[in-house]
Amino acid sequence: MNVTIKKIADELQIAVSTVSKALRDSYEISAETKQKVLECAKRHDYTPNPYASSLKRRITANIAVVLPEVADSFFSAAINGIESVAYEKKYHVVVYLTHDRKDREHSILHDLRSGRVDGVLMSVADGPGGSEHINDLANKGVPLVFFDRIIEDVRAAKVVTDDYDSGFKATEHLIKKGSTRLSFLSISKSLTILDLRLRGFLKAHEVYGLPVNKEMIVHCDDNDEANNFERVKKLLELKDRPNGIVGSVEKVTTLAYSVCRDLKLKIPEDVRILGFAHLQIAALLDPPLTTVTQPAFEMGKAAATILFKTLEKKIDSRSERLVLQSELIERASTR
Amino acid sequence: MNVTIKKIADELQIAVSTVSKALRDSYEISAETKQKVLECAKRHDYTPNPYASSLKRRITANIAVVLPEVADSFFSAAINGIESVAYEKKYHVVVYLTHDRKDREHSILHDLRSGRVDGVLMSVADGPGGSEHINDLANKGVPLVFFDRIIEDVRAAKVVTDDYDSGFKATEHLIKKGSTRLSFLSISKSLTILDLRLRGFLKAHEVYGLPVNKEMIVHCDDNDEANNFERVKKLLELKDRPNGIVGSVEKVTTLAYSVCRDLKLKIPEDVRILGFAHLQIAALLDPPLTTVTQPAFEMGKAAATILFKTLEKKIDSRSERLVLQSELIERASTR
DNA sequence: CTGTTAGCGCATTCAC
DNA sequence: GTGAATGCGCTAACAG
Repeated sequence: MNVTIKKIADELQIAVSTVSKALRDSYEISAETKQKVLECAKRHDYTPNPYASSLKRRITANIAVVLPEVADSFFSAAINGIESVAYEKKYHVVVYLTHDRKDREHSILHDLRSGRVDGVLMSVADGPGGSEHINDLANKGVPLVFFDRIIEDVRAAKVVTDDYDSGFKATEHLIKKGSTRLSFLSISKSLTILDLRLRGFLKAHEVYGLPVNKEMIVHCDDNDEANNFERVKKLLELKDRPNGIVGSVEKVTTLAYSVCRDLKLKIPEDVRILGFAHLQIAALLDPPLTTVTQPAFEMGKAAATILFKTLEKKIDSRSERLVLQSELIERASTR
Repeated sequence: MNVTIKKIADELQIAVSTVSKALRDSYEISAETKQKVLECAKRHDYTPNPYASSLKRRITANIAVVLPEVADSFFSAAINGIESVAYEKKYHVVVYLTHDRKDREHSILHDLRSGRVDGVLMSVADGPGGSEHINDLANKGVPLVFFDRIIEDVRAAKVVTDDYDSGFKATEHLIKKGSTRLSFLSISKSLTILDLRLRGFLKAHEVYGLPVNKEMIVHCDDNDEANNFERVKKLLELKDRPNGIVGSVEKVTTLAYSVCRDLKLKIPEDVRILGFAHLQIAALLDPPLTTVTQPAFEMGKAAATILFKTLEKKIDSRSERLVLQSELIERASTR
């Protein structure tokens, strides 16, 4: 049995409310009483039950982070950013993984309606289906902030990067480097961020007067990685295979790299790859990979900050939208 | 205001206890009453308050995972494993990051004494200092399971890999490949797993009659990565620089790779690298890296499973110890 | 300054 | 089969 506020009150022959106030350092308690209470609490290693207080104060000090996965370095860094501000605020971070499955996302959000957490940060799962489960959450009054993988139609705060622009810039960069047949590797037809990046890719073609070959837009959305590998392999075995590849997310960027290895294609002589990826990964590759790097840590931090602003000041942030800049980083070859 | 059990009782003109029982599908409630209650609950989108029930039942359905960081792919995979079993058990995973700082670890564990979670999974932070904070947790009756980075002296369940053996095998492999001057890159003098891997490294020297040069054992334990980089660089600039490197964790393995790039050292001609790392990383490198790969996902899963066994059956698992095998994986060169 | 009282939402006796 | 009462641990009026 754990020691409670009541135990302390009994031992000290005072009222529980006095103990409660003393522990919260209320101004209406005398210094000496506080001393006694504090001493007794320390002696018994008293630890307040957070959920009892939560019941009363209607604050759980928990926030949820709902993610597709955590293998990717983007989401790892985002968790770091989120955790860093949560730690400051003395909040706790409950992590949920959807594995990019809508059914899981549904059941997770369904559960979150209960008041288990004070707010939710999320990056949506890929897949078809509406957003009723998200609206259900909102209807329960649970504040929500999207980051990276957002749903445009849902009225909630959003933290994103300049996906259209970076898709454009990445493509432009390859074109300027001399690539003439460009491929776009995606993982989804339905995710907004990927659609935007693809549009940037297409826009660059338009601006630079390059034709678009639809065969070159490949969706690696198979759960079986081997299939995705084959899909990219087939692309690179075409007679008029691309000499430039835009990897729209880290997974496919590295996938392209692996396939090139497998086919013994020279990078960048045969194929030039430019992709969304974390710098640490890029630094290991040889030849070095030009990357579009998202400020993942900052995005997590920003999203969490907006959430806490909502929580604390009860401000309605549902129409807020923060756009952070991705960076296109080219590394010098060391060969 | 959320709809509670009481609201339903009022609306249906029945007692709250009846509603409570009906919702839990108690045998002592008639089928028709259950129907009515369930219908009404659904209609109002009733969601039970988990913390109210927690107060009564003394179960929070939360477990904590305390980690040094989440950048590394080892811990990402471990979280995946943990989450997968937690999801099955309808438990929630609260993630805490120590950033390898003992003071943070202390404050986190201190907080966890409160009963916020039903159990704790942890991989300890590096650094000097005792383990009173861990014992304090145990004294509060919070079950704890260590994984990977354990503390031998603490009486708690432990899930580890065969660190001594894999340290030996890694070194042996390099020796057999022809490396004669071996370096061991570590990140800590105090972590058990690293000490074991180092001992395996030393043992291999003994077995194969190779001298050990203490200068070759480098600790990259600086918070500033640039300093660690310099440290390894200095090592590789020695006149009798190593021609074989054992990277004891992913971070230093990739670091060694980067430094070799920087110094334009040929791998494996000039220096052969073999390190603990995730396969995905290894697959990207060229020339391919021979790795010791820990079953991170399985470790997380195993640790969580042990924790739940303790939680459910109230079995004392404090002397349990599970040793999983790491794999030494060599990739064929594609050059 | 301190104590009494009344919940927070739910689950569990124990009557009826 | 149902309901009234009690309490989980804590906080917040409101008295005194």
